[in-house]
Amino acid sequence: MEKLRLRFAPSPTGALHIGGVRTALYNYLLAKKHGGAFILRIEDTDQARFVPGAEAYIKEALEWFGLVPDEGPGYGGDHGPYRQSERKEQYRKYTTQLIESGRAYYAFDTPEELAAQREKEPNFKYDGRVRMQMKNSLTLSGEEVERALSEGVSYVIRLKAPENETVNFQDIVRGQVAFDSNELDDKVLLKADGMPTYHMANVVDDYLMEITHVIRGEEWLSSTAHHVLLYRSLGWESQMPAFAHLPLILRPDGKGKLSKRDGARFGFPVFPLAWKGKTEEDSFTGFREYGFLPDAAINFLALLGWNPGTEQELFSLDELVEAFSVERINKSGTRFDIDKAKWFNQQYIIKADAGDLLEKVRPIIAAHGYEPGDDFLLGFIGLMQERAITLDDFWENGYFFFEKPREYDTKVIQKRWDPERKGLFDELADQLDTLENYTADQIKAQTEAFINDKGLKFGEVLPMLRLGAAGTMKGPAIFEMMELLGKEETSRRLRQAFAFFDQIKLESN
RNA sequence: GGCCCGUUCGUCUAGGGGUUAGGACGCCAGAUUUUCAUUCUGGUAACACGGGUUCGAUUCCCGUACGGGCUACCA
Repeated sequence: MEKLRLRFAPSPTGALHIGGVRTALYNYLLAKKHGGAFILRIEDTDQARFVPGAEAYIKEALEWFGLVPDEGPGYGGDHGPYRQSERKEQYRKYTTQLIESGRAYYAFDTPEELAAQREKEPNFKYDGRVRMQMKNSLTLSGEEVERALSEGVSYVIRLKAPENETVNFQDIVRGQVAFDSNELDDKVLLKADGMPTYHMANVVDDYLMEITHVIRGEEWLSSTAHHVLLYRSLGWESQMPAFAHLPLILRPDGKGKLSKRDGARFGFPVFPLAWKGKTEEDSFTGFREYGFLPDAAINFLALLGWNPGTEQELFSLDELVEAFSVERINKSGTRFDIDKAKWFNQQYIIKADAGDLLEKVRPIIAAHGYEPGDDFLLGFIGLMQERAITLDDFWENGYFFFEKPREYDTKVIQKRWDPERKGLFDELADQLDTLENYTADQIKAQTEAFINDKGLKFGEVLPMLRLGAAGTMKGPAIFEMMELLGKEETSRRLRQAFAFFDQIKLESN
């Protein structure tokens, strides 16, 4: 089998949507599974929608996920250039070829005229039924066409869709798909500004770049018939790539495909990284900023529309490469389930080595003004990683490791604090202060001895220590927590807390 | 409207002419942890509908319904 070549071909019109990431992922997986090439191609043929910075964003996002292209702008490769805006001569060359072979024609209808036409006739389609009523090189005399061209009259080049043919192709995901060529419109191939449309550019580039498989979203299924026609008309049918159209990622409520606005609407990210647009409306947070690990996000995305046929759920990128097969991609649309994504992230945080999490957690803590040493941070991560779903949870659920509790769970105080026993608790604090080695084991032994000595119960003492040190009943093992906090800090917190508990209790009486 | 695609628990899905229709997330309950989380155990819950074909259809075929996509000089 010849070497596989797959491309991910986003348009630099803004942040890369999460559905695009999944498309990139599947392309990457199939390429890597067979030792092929994963190519990034920038489809910047729409000058009006071009957004500076979008290409850089796309690359950064792919790299964050570990989906590094083998070829592409800035990545090298001998099939470049990889930006369509830099390949204009190629498209012109082949559209001219199509004109010469009678498969395409010049059209001089202005956008205004077409808009007016659609106004009159909402279902207007520029196709075989109407093309002879329009202003184009099929209806104008050769002389008129020549003159228009030489005078610089604005024109587009359109594909001349054939009559009474069935255009069918094999889709790896959907099997055979067929279209009646009479239903196909005369798509614009080359725009008035000299840029190709997606249809033309994608076919020419896939051919020239020797792409073997096109994996893209289902929104392209309908226009694939045009692409097949183009391959045929250009004489490239034997080199036509295999197609696989992916099911769309749908909104959580199932109403339509997931769009960029849905992130704000449903309260979760739909982009890999944060994007700063021109307006607040056009700015978004990303999976990274939301506290997701890239491997977890990839794992989640991989299973959105594909499954390995086994019951394995957790896959590293390498394992995905190994297990992937296009044949097991699903047909039906898939809703975006943030709860499942969070579960994956939690699993990845739990199974990570504390050391691997160090550099991911450090900036989150630093953002709140704390710069603990590695030992402390490592200890903290070890204690908290089973209690974090996102990276942000390390701070949200464990801030009290860095500063004293901001508040105390007063319900628990009301229920369990007995002012009569304040002296006892102070005495325990005194005893703990005498410990030489302030380790979890020692603290525990000392506390147990104290409890036995005073005839108390664990349930009467431990919750108060926890509350005093952390302010909340939620958290890691109390003695380990105290060890990490250290003798001095713990002691200070406990004494202040016990006094405060008394105060709360008194005020309420 | 037209064309194309789809439809198994709430969600992601496995399966496939004869199964107690399996797993995962979520949810609920219990165990463990004198907290929380983790972990473990159990529970809840599905083949859109109508016709065929067949001894037998959730599975195959045809309709219908519903959902989605496309229908630009956007990708």
